[in-house]
Amino acid sequence: MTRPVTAPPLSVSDDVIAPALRRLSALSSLEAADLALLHAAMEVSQTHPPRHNFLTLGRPIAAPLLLLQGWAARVRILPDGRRQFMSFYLPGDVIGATHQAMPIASATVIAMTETIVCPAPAAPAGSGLAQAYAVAEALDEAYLLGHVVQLGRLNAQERISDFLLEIYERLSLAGLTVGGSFEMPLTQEMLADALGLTPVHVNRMIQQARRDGELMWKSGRVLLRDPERTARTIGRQSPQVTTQRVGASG
Amino acid sequence: MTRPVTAPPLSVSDDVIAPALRRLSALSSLEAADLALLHAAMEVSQTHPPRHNFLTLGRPIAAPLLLLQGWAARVRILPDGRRQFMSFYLPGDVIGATHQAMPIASATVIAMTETIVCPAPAAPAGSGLAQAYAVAEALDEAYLLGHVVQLGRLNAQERISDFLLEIYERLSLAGLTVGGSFEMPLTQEMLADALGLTPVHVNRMIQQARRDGELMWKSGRVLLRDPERTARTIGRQSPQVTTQRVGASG
DNA sequence: CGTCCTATTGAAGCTTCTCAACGACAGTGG
DNA sequence: CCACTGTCGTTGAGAAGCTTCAATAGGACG
Repeated sequence: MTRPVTAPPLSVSDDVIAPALRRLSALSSLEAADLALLHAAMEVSQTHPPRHNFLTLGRPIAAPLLLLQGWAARVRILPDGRRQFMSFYLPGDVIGATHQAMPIASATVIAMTETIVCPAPAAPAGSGLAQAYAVAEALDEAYLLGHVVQLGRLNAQERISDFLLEIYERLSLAGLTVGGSFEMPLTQEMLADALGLTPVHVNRMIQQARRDGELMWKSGRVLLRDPERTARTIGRQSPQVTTQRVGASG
Repeated sequence: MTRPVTAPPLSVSDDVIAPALRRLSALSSLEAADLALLHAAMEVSQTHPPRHNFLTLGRPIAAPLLLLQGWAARVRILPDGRRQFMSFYLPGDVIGATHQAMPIASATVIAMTETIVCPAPAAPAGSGLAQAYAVAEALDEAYLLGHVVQLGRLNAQERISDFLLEIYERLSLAGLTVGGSFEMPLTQEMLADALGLTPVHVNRMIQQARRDGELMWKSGRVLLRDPERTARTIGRQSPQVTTQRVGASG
């Protein structure tokens, strides 16, 4: 899996940083200066184990982080132990975006897998990177709205399909899909806590989807047989990614 | 209800603008200049009937509006007619906040009641008003996260209590509660579409809450008997309003 | 007084949950 | 090398929560 690192010695290999770079580039065209900022930031990347807390509800917000590898999630635990994942961060996502107005975190952010993060470099006003951050933040909100609809008005089968389609769509932007398949590091229990279901019911619905020939799911890898047909069936509408430049650009 | 308007002739009465002013002041202390901006903006307020579309999913975002009176909501309609309200806007809330990065609306915003809105005046950087907007936007996200938890992990009874507590809390900031009671213009059907339930079940749960002495609800007005006890029972945690000034303030 | 919308109630059914048990698998220590 | 342990996926049976369909009642309005 490791490839000889060329040119300047990086603290992380090219393989690690590539997905995040692809993802950010997909949101807005990055300039040479942006790439330089990103490469510099990635020099000080850090690895965190699963369950590591990046942010804690009610605690001060740390500097924003750029997720390079692995998954993280916003989570809320109720006093009686019920758990709800509110959104997931995938490679290329920014954790703890610059909500300067709200100095305390509105949610706990936890690593779902082993993760590699680096500081999210401050973007010069009007730069492609600033635009990428802004679009990323807007997309974040759009997916959150989608999650509300999913929980409120989709049944178990539809929620699973919708979730997998969303992940597929987002991982595609980072180039992390291979022939329509992608890595799914979540256990069925985590999935249940994201979809507002029980692990048992998630399991049954997955198996039904398997029997229906809708998907394959084995050892942490998912293959959607016909994403477009599935999306049409459940009436899924993806957030529109807009790369149109707006505001005071250089 | 109408009181003689004093001093400069306004297009709306003081009664109309007071709640929004109270609400914004509660988020950040407004300066004289901010108040002048707001008063000027309110000169051109407009009244819209129920069902009026302020924003339409996928259409360009119009100038941000300040909601003075009435309720609005972000809504998504599925192809088969299922409907989900994702969040509500109450007096003092900003509709279509300045997501410059995403020039197209990520949701449709519709008037739930007759509403009065005015343009949201642009806030000078570092002003109290800018801070109020920013906090409002952060709160908006916090409530949205709360909605996800509500839909994912609360049962019908808890969802209704949680929803009413949230509305009570938010209306309090605008001074729109009287002795623990407040106006609830939503029909049970609308409530069902916000809580991911059917109108019939919402009705049953409300009546159970009535029998349990938890609330009174008659002719569009709700009285919560013991909000704090209810909040404790369902483990509700309110977003923290932070008025702490951050960033480049004048 | 008729119409429409909203609230209310009953009965039956379906989706999802709960409880419980078992199998597959990886890691660990003897 | 093999029990031991823990996690995760799988399955069954019964119960609970919520929905669906249908019908009635109450109010607002023309």
